[in-house]
Amino acid sequence: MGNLADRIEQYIKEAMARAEEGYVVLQRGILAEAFACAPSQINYVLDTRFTVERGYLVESRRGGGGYLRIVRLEVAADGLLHEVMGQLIGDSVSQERANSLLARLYDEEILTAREAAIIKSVLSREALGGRGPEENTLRARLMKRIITTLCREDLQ
Amino acid sequence: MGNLADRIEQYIKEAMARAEEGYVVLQRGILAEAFACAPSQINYVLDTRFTVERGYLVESRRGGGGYLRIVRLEVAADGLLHEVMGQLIGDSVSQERANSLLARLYDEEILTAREAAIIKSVLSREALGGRGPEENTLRARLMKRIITTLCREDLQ
DNA sequence: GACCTTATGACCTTCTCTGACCTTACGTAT
DNA sequence: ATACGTAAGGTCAGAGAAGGTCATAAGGTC
Repeated sequence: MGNLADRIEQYIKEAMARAEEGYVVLQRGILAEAFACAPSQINYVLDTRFTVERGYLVESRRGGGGYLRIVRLEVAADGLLHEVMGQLIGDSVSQERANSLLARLYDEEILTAREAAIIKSVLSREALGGRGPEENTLRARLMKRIITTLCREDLQ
Repeated sequence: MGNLADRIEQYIKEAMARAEEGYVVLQRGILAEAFACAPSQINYVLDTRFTVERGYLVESRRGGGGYLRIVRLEVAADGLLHEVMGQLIGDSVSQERANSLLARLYDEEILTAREAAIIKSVLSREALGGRGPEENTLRARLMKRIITTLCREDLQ
């Protein structure tokens, strides 16, 4: 956690946690100045950490009075877990994408740390690997089945 | 035992012993510099001494702020886990066999109902199926990884 | 000498960070 | 209205900072 991107991510997440409404509004220039970095570094953090897979939406406006608005997408609240995840997973999913999705489910407390670790281990490249493009297809299939299982009435 | 690999191994194990959480975080470059050796020598040590068979798991990240994280597995975790692991040595496990192993783990309260359900869903024929004999091999591989994950000390 | 373990260096992949340049929005003077 | 200046944010290529891999050399052991 020594690097800049991680610290900026941390900062935004803390602001997010304090926010009442499920979103925060920031200014890129100000943030960049606070962390003494190039403004584009903020974009880098947003692009890599606050993605849709991880459960965030970023809106922005340029010009005078411009801003960044980072919105938290909660899938737990409304019972859309199955639909939303199904969409995000699709027919093929890379290990990186899968990990982002898992991180989100853990953040939203849909998964425990142990559950997330178990799932991560079976969806890893080493576990599924060897079959080239088929690997991503298999991963998607497995992940969808897991989500379906999580939605089962008797496990809530 | 005066050789480099042994000394590096020793050093990491000492750091490990001091660690509270069951893992240590190191940087390959720094370690290599400390021992005045090629960075790849660190990989050699990790590959030969900190393997799963010897009770360790290694995770890493590249790029700026990269690191190595060495996680200790609970060696004496549970007799049952070892027994189950032993049953998997065969390299091939049928769905029925997997289910009965899972049932035992659940009965012994090593797995929660949710965890068991998740695992069962990914090890099912429908999830893995289509590849005939390969299916049982893949199932065994996945299951070994799951058991290993359950032994992670940082998840206890 | 045959064989296994250890060690290195060249080359690769991934992740981070910056700077130059681009686009959009607003305000104000004409 | 139009034009222009200023104040944002956006994009992208490229440098830099890690760790990974693999062939091969060097050392030990029998």
